[in-house]
Amino acid sequence: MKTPTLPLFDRPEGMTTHDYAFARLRQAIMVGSFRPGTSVTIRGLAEALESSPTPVREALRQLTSIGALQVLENRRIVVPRITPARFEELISLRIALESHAARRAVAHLTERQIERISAIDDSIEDEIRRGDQAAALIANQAFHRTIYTANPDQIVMPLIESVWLQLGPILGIAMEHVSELYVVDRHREAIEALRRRDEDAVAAAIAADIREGIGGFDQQAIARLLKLAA
Amino acid sequence: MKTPTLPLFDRPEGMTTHDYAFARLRQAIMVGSFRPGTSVTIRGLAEALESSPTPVREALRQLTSIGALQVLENRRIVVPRITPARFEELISLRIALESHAARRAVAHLTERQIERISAIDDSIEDEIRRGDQAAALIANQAFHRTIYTANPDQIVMPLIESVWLQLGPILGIAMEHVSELYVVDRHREAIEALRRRDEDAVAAAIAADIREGIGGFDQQAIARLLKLAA
DNA sequence: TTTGCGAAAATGTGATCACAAAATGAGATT
DNA sequence: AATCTCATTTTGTGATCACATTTTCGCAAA
Repeated sequence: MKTPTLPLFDRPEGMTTHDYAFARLRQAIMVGSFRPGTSVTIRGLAEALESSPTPVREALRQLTSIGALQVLENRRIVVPRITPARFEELISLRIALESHAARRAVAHLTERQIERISAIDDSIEDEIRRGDQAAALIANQAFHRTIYTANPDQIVMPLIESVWLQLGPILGIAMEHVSELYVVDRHREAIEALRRRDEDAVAAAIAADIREGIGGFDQQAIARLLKLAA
Repeated sequence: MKTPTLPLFDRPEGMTTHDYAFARLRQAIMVGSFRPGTSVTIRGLAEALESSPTPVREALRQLTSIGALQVLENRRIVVPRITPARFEELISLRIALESHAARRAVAHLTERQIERISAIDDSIEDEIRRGDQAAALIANQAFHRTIYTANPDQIVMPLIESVWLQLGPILGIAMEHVSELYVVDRHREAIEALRRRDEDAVAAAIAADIREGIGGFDQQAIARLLKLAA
């Protein structure tokens, strides 16, 4: 199993080699470019990124500590495999974390910010209509992130992104086998609830959005997808 | 500000230098050995750990990616400072995460495991009587961890420990200025609820335990502690 | 005493190398 | 054809070094 190709990623000036490697790998995993079970090697990535083992190893270490990658007993590094039980854990954890994050953001959101969130939701539907699943996925993440980060003291976002990263690989598989992945109806519901400053309704809409989106796959569907990926 | 001394830590045979550095630093931060604002240097720690910069830098990178340390603009690495608002975020996040983790563990706990948890609770009170705050803290963490990890598919524990790590530094300050830190009454309540397999009661007991324990400090108390630490 | 300046020291970064362990693959044996 | 053996290659690990930047500190000027 060889090192997969990495999506393009502009390197901002002044960014360290390590940060660049980390950001690029993270992005690749987040959008499902890596399949579960794929093994990544330090030298392989160093070559792909035109750098040396040192910064790449640091990036891999960071990715493993946030659950995006997994170190085997052999010390080899692989993209974690997902079981139906693990998938269910990830979905329920997403709901717990994001309901909480949404609640604690409600009070901080300005009308202006809510408008921006509504615009992001429109762009999601645009991307879906255009058939660009990856772009729709990125926009969907932006929708959620923009809500949660409205809380200036928020510290939950890194944890949420950790869960997103762990869902990335199966998301990539799903994108290959399912034509429509998102049900965005709940987004408008969430936006309306934000306007009303109704914490309970916001949390409920977010939970439903997750449950009916990627979380909507039942155990059998997941098992089928996982079999396809094997 | 110089590198603080590290608590003792046995190095298991076969453990890599990097893992050792990571484990030791993590433990130190978790039990509050480092004060907020303390800066740590790669070479300083490499010397303290009798190794070289490479594995230490990797350990520091990992610790920053789980929120235990913070990289400044200067690229210097420091123990994050805590504000009252951030403290409140951490406590409410602990409650959200641990209530969720406890709920999802209830169905998996055997009578035998519940007995072991009860024994851990006894040991907490022993350590408190003995006046060993650090040992009581470790035992308290073991109490919580043992419950949550009863769920074999659980993936929430790393996130919970991330929050514990972020609370570590203020915990160290609190231990210096407060004689009694824990109210363990809620532990027995949680154990009883576990025996009854009552998810709601377990979650409520855990939430109350956190709220009345370290979470019991109100904003003014925290502000006072932070002033003392400055 | 305070402020400004410049040399020295400290620090983060990343490439390279040597070493040990693991994986791979070719050829011989059953 | 399947399995075992051993040499080769690949891989992770960690120490070291050079470079650029930042910080520190002593000393002179205001």
